[in-house]
Amino acid sequence: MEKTRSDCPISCSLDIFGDKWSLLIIRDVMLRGKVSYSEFLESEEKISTNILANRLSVLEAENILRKDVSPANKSKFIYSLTQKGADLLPIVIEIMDWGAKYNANCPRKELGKKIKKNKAGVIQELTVKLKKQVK
Amino acid sequence: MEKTRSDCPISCSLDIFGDKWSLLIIRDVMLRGKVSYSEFLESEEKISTNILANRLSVLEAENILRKDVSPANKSKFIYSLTQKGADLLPIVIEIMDWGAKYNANCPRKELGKKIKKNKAGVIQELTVKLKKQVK
DNA sequence: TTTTGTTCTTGCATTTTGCAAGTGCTAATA
DNA sequence: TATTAGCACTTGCAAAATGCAAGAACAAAA
Repeated sequence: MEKTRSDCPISCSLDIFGDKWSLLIIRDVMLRGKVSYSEFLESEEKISTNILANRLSVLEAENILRKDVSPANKSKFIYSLTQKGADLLPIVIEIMDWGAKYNANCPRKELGKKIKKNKAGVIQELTVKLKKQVK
Repeated sequence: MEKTRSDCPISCSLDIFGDKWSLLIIRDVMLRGKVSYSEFLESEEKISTNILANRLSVLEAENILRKDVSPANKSKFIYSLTQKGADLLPIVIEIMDWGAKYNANCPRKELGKKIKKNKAGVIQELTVKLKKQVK
């Protein structure tokens, strides 16, 4: 049984992904097409192996990520977003937009510029794309 | 000098508020009209005093919150949102909406229902309201 | 002068994180 | 078949962050 701090939806959400790593894993799946443990490890922020294993298990337990054996390679696992995970998209986009707006050292790249121009359009587009991937 | 993990805007944002408490303080200022240390302490999640003091100093240092002496009581401080802090509104609203959608034990109250009906309208409305409070 | 209110600070135990090394399993290679 | 490589972790330990209780510093009120 997990303990929530309160019944506030913000607090409950932060109980799940309120840390420095969970949303980076979600970002990797959602925006960078990463699907496996070893791919997550390669990201520039350099998450350590034990934290990654722990976060993946939490996200899976929370039904945000889904874990399947790779059809191509039986010793490999493939992580994908559930609908609940895909619904984190607006949060991720808003955080990206805020971060790019207020950090001089976070240059907007393609997606960042697109968000600045037409945030709602980007969210709409990616929502459709992610929906197709949800199993 | 603070160290960022990467130049990804999501990562940079999480370096600042990626924890279980910072956004709850922002919520209290943004949506509940709380302005002082003692008011933040009263919230149902029961933040401890040292963590609260630490987070307030970080949020102030990051220019998300502003700290002023209360005009009414010189021994009291008043925290308020800067424009940078007010711009966290969409993130807070999206987190609230996701949390309410996926947690049976997080009943939508007035604001939650309003968000479900017309999220963009709520954000627009509150943006205007917060802008008036920003100093 | 004493009490109350407000905002912290300090000390200490517990928990979480970060780092390096090692383990177990599968698949590919010699 | 034996060996090597890839993948997904687990373990151990030091360091950092958190949680809890107590106390301190200052202003205002009684």
